[in-house]
Amino acid sequence: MADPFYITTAISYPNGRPHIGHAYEAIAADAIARFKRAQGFDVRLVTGTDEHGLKMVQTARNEGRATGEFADEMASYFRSMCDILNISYDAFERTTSERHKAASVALWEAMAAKGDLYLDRYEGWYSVRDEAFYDESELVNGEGGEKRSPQGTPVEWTKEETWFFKLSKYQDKLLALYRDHPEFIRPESRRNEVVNFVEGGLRDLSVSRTSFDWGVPVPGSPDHVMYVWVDALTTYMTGVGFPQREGDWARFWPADVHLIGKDIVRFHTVYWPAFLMSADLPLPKQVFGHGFLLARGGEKMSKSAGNVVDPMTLAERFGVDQLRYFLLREISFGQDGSYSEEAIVTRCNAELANSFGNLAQRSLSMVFKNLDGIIPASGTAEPDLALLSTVDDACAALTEEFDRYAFSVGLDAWMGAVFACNAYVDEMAPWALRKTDPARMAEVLGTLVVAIRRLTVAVMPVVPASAEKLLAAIDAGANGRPIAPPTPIFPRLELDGASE
RNA sequence: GGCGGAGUAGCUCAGCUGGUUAGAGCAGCGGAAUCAUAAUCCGCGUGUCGGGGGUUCAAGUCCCUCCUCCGCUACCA
Repeated sequence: MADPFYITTAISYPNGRPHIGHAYEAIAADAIARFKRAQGFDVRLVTGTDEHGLKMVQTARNEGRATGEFADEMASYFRSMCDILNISYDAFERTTSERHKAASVALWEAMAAKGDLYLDRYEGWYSVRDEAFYDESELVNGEGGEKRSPQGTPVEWTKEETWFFKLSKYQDKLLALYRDHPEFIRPESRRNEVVNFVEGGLRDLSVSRTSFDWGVPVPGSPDHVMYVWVDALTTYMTGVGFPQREGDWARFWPADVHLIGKDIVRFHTVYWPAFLMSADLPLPKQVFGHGFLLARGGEKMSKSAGNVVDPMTLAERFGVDQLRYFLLREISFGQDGSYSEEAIVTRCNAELANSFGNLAQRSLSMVFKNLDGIIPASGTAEPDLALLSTVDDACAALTEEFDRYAFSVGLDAWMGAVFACNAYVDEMAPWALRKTDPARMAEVLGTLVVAIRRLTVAVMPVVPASAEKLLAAIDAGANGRPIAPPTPIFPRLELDGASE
């Protein structure tokens, strides 16, 4: 039986429609999932929406909607985004589902059984307007010298009954985890931040709320709902069947990697492992915090700046595979990256259309026109073997780099082989051989088709639909059957000047 | 303030544990070819490797210091 591989995206908070960052993460996770499947792993990819918490209540209220109805609609956009982007998820979990609530309760009860939950009062500066507590250090002085929240709203010293989790108890165990499993947090720079944070001392965590009821009810405390992160993180287990301990959960848990944005690293590398330690459950093997996508010029994308990009629009305009390729190729995974329409057009035209797509097109066209569409055997001359060797090396490099999630580096190696193929075509000049040495021409074309096929298989995780189409076109020529007239696989993109 | 990143060709960036004349892609210039999506191939870069100092036979690559930008420094998610 194949080895299991379990990967998750972060569970998106759907108080707005999905933005390019959500798309980026889903695409990266999907590329990993497809890559691992190609390697023979039995893969589970889980994504979903984290629909509880105050923000959802507030946002729905602002729109005059019932929270549940609003959540249903927003969640549907996220699922639809995954479908459009060709994300091969095995489960789309919503935290509002009944079975997820059961999973959250099971985790809670396990932590309670361990004696790690206790009822106390949370005291702090509370802003009614913001419905949030603030730390003393965050407060600013108002005009009359009175204390105000960072947003300038009034605050008052408030006490709320809340359940606490004994996070402080796990400080040493967490530090031991980071020390003994340095690969638990990636990239390395994130790890340093977390270690630094934990070494600074951990306070117990307030894990229930009584100020609203949109959440998973705390067992035995009907006035309390769980702090959203408790139930949000639980989704990773719900996605493989928890609280059922047999079947998928036994097979796939612990997760091999949680792919998340760098902004929520702490929740995944401090709270989450602590919860699991408390519940005596296995810890995920790795948390990878990727970077953010910035607008051109390195600015953050935000609604107020008016530079928010709708991933659906991009996919529609440039193509799903083009968007996927651009994001994985252009950005060094783990670091922040910038996006612009010029960049996607330039990158996709240069590499997908001109270099790779055109390579396939020119090669298959010659097969179709000069050999009645019959794909010949590849050559065994020195340059032929050298080319295939270059291709194999590049594919091996891609595999190695993808294994460490260095997509841009892997694709760079892959492009190197594409360049080599085009150089080979020009050097061999099969169009000249057609007249002087048709047998040699056939060898050259046969070699090219083999090379192209291998390159296509290698990029499949990144551009699945296009690669599959190209592969089908080539494999139609199996068993001596003729291939159909080839059609360009990656059309050239136009930059629509009017819309910029 | 503390901790951690980053500052390399016009642009985007590679350069791992120090070692031949500092690299790639894009853009630009010149040439070749014409099978192909006017796509391809070949050739062309005297870059203060942020500034300064130091260690070393040898530093973009280690140490010190300074400058600039960024992230983290707990309970909105």
